[in-house]
Amino acid sequence: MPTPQLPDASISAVERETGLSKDTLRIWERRYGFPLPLRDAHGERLYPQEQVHKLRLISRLLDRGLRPSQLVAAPLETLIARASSDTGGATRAPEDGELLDTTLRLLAAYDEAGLRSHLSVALQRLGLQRFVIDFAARMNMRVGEAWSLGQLSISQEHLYTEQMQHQLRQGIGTLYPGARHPSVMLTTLPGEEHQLGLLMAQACLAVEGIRCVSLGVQTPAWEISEAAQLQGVEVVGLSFSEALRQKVALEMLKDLRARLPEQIEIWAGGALWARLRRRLPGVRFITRLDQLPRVIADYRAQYASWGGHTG
Amino acid sequence: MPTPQLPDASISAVERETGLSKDTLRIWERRYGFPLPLRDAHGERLYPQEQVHKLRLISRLLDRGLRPSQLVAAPLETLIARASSDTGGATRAPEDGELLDTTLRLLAAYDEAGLRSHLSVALQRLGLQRFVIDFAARMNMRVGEAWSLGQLSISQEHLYTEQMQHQLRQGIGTLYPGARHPSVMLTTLPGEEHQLGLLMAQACLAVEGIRCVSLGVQTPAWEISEAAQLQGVEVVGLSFSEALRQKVALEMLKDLRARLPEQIEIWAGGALWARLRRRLPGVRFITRLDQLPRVIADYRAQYASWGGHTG
DNA sequence: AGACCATTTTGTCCTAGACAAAACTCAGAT
DNA sequence: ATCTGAGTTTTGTCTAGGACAAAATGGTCT
Repeated sequence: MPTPQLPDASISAVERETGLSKDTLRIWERRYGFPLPLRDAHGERLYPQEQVHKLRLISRLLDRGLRPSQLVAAPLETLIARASSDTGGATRAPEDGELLDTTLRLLAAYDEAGLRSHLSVALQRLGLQRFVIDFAARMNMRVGEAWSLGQLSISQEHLYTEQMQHQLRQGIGTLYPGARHPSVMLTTLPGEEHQLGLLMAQACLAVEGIRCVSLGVQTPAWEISEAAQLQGVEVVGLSFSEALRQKVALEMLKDLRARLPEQIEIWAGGALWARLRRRLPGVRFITRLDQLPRVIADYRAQYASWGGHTG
Repeated sequence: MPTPQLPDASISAVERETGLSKDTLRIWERRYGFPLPLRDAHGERLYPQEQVHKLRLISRLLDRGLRPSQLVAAPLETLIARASSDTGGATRAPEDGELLDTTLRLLAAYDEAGLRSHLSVALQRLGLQRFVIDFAARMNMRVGEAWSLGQLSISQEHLYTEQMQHQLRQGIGTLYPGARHPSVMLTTLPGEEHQLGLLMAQACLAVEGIRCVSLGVQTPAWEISEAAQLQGVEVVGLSFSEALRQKVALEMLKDLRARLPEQIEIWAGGALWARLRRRLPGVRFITRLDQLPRVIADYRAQYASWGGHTG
């Protein structure tokens, strides 16, 4: 792929793209000698794309639990080796690899029409629930991986997101709206831009007969709290991709927990929680979507045993 | 509202809640003497909720165009006065249909089910084109206005966006995909997060028999250029809300124009261009969606020799 | 194994100075 | 009367290195 001349990035641009704070970027430079950005006429840092790319890779590996001292100073090849070795072991599921591979191939070819038809067929064949849990969830990981390894461009990832979003909304929209318990308000916290996780959750809830109030992405904690209480929902559902730092996310969750009355549950979903160490009291963590039916069943059982409203 | 006793907030918590950067918070303290947080045992800032609240108010007023020097040092009462006094200014003419008012009322009541059904009925009654041009476009303005006047909360605005997005995607999805000229790639530039404008444009193109490749929001210029050329599209369509500064937007457009081959047209749409001074050569500005059919007709007339259809 | 303490590691916070981009002001020109 | 451009103020972000607490690791002793 002929990458054109990309402009060097400012420190805030790098912060945005990698999720590493300015402070962190500066102190890595001081401590490990990487990244070592150029400087503009006024002494401000300018990061070449090459360094940004490596930082992105490091950031991803950090989320898997590796430590900076072993990553930041390491040469690029080592990182790539680590990245692919780690993923290769975990996600080997050859049986339905064909759907995934085809999608990736269409994406690589920018075949928008083919992609749309392919996804639509997959949705019809699998049904909404399996489409989300068996297909979309894995596909997201594949696409994210391919992107971080430079095999897919940003625009191709966008194309995928857009098409998948379309399919999911179609799927959700054609269901007759249910009204079963619990009533759920769905959104993401500030800094979490990914809509796809949200829509996938919404779909899983919909097939359980739950019609949830979705606020889209990036709703501040105090707004969530206020809206949830005004609406009188029973559960606040939040989606987290791996874009957010776990620590930051936990802090925001703690804050939200403090603002919400106890009887409103918080369900925190997303791949971010896969390697969670200490759970947070009063928050239910859902690392994979296929756990959702169980969580719902639990809630209903609890609700039924009370024989009334839990307030 | 019974806000429980929230602990004093750290500087990063305040950054999250108000959207004001740590640097900004510190320099306001230095320059204006507000906020003046407490300090913990180790000298780190601790902001009482009262100050956080005032900062939130200031942040809101800033978005309306007021300047920090007149806000940050001012006492709370002045701010509240300003916040409410500004609201009286722009009242709506009553000719704006009943549809708009009903929507706003449902939104204010957080009536998600009612809203969904209301929008769905409106879509069926008006048809996709009129739904977009006559209804959605005005509704967006009304909602934006109501929000900036403090009549709607962020979460209510999110609810609106989410529902409208759903309806638009439903509308687009049920159309049989056309393949008429020109072929269009649709996206927004970095910093422009609003999907709604994009979807409205997509809908308008769809009813003209154009199936466009949408990349969603925030695609960098170099990526747009690369993707457009690989795809071989004839037009790149970009949507701009008023969230972006016109100057920044123009710069990015100029950059994109330089990267794209001449024969690929750029159509720049959105309310941002209503007050445009100097147009940019090689870029077509579309201030309102109802101009789109005309622009398409022009394009087709110009390239009539190619015939109306492909495939 | 499990519990405890010491030692790295690591990110965030601190102060304070500098400067460019944006916003505003006002005189002069069309 | 409205636009234009130059000067001034305002404003946010960047810079630097120092400091420290929370987290992770390693080692020792039950």
